Amino acid sequence: MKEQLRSLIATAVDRLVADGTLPPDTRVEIQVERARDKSHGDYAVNTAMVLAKQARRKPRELAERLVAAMPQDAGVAGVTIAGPGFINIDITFEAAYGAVRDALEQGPRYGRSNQGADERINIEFVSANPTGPLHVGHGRGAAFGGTLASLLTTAGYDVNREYYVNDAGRQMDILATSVWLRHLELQGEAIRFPDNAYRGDYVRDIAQRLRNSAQDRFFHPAKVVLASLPLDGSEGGDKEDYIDALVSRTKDLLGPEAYAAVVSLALETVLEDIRDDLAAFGVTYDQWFSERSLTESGAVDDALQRLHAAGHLYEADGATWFRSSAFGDEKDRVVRRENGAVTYFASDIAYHLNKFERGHTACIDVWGADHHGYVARVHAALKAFDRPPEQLDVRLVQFAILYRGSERMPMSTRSGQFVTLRELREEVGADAARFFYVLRKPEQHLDFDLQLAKSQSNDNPVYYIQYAHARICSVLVQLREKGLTYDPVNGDRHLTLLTESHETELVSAIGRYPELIEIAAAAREPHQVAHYLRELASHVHTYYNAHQFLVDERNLRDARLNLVLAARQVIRNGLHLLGVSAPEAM
RNA sequence: GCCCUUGUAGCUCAAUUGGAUAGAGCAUCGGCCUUCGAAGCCGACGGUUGGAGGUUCAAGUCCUCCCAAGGGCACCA
Repeated sequence: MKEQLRSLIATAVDRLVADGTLPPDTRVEIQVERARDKSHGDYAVNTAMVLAKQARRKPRELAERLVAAMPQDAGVAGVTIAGPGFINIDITFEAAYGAVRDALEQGPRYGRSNQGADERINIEFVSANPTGPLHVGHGRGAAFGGTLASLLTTAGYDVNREYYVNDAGRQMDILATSVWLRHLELQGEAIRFPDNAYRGDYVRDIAQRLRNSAQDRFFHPAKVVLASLPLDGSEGGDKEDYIDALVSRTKDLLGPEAYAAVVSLALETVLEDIRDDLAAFGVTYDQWFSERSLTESGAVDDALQRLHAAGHLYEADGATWFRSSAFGDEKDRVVRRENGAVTYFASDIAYHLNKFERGHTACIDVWGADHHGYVARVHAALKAFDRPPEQLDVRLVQFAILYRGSERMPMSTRSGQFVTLRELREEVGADAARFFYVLRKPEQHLDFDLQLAKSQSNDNPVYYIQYAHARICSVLVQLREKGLTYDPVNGDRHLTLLTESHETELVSAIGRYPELIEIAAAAREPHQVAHYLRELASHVHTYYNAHQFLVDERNLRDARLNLVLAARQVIRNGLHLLGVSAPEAM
């Protein structure tokens, strides 16, 4: 309908250009919007105001001429000019009821479009270091990324969901060392646990698995392990130096093969946990991309080689630097350290290059807000490869700050005190958690009060929407119990009986869904879907309270049932998109 | 010090991406269950959109400055 109206206005503009009212070089993007206020009709067009200046005419006068030049259309019931020069268009009942028909006919496909048909989008999200369970901050990234991916898919984009596994580097070493120390403890060795090691219970669990599989093969006495190490942080030394020394000791004592076995056991265990956790949260991936694979395949060296060939690298202080400041970054960045090892950033350059070389036309990265300083340098790298940086859209998600009542909860993976996503799911349920997360724009700071979420879970908006769905299901049960008939075909023939204001508003809300999907997908804003659903549910509840659906008059009953079943279908589709269930009874 | 994000009703957040009279939920107050589920509905109260300028037909939205909060400024990942 929107497109139809757009073309009507476009024709009117063309005609005014032809008769000289508008200058021959008139260029305008015609915006057709849903009117906010129903007193402004169904759709509003601002073209007259936009063109007023170049036409050198008053907006309202221009609006009148545009309206006069508009072709007749069967779907248009009336056109008025209002305010500073808005053209407000009412569509006919017949045109509006088309939405009900579409929703019922298309079912789960209602709302889909081919808006993104030409795009292949890679969306990378969560990508938490596999050094422990996901916490509630990751949960927000998971809910946002997962929902955005669904939203884009619904709008017809070809989407690849990806998790970047940081399986190389120091954090993995610290995890492996932590596991090994716990493993020695299980064998009766008394070891003061390092300040900077991972202390969560899951480390003990992995150690137990290691003990089960390796028996005593990885044993070394504590005094050998701890011999002549520097002082730890709490002993007056430096905790970073201490843990690094301990990592080296672990590698030396175990040897490369055994060490690799510990690393991979730790990695696999944690990744499996993350995968299960996300799956239970309704978030799945198409691809788990290993950082280590980039170094092993030579992709990192290759990327650096290409930067070198293009003259973007230089040597200084024994390290290799990328001249990122030439591409908008605030300073240059090291890509190869003095000790010869490549940096995380170097891997990331290769990784993003790889994403585009796999044929993606756009990439979305969902990062925690604490990584924002990193955006400029990745964009710089893309520019260095002559990639338009806008092709990489970095979405920063603010951390959720957890409260229990008024008490702020500390969050640190290292200390093991964090609240995990799993715990959150168990407390408030996956449905409520996902909805709660995605209801807010990601760049908003989020105060998440667990006590509130738990104690008031009945007031959570997700129940409001699910209830609307369940209520409609319940009407069908009543229909059978009362022995009444329902004929959808007859209902379709009598949709014009639906003239109550509650009904026309619900019809209009249903018709807005496909438009909403396109708008939300283009803006990459999943929260719009959540807000829309709450509004739709509100229309359903209001209608339910104002009118009886199961009336004696057959034609009206059939028509009303068609309407509410169409609404139910939209609620289902929307909730499914959000990863939230649509129960038939609550 | 520099950079990023944010600042909207008592609280938590929206606002069709520059549109018309800034809207919801919670909280408070008052109504609606003998009728398809009251996890609901109807109504009331609540605002100088952090502050000051500017841009234009139109600013919560864009620009400049100031204030405040959170975060970031590694040869860590």
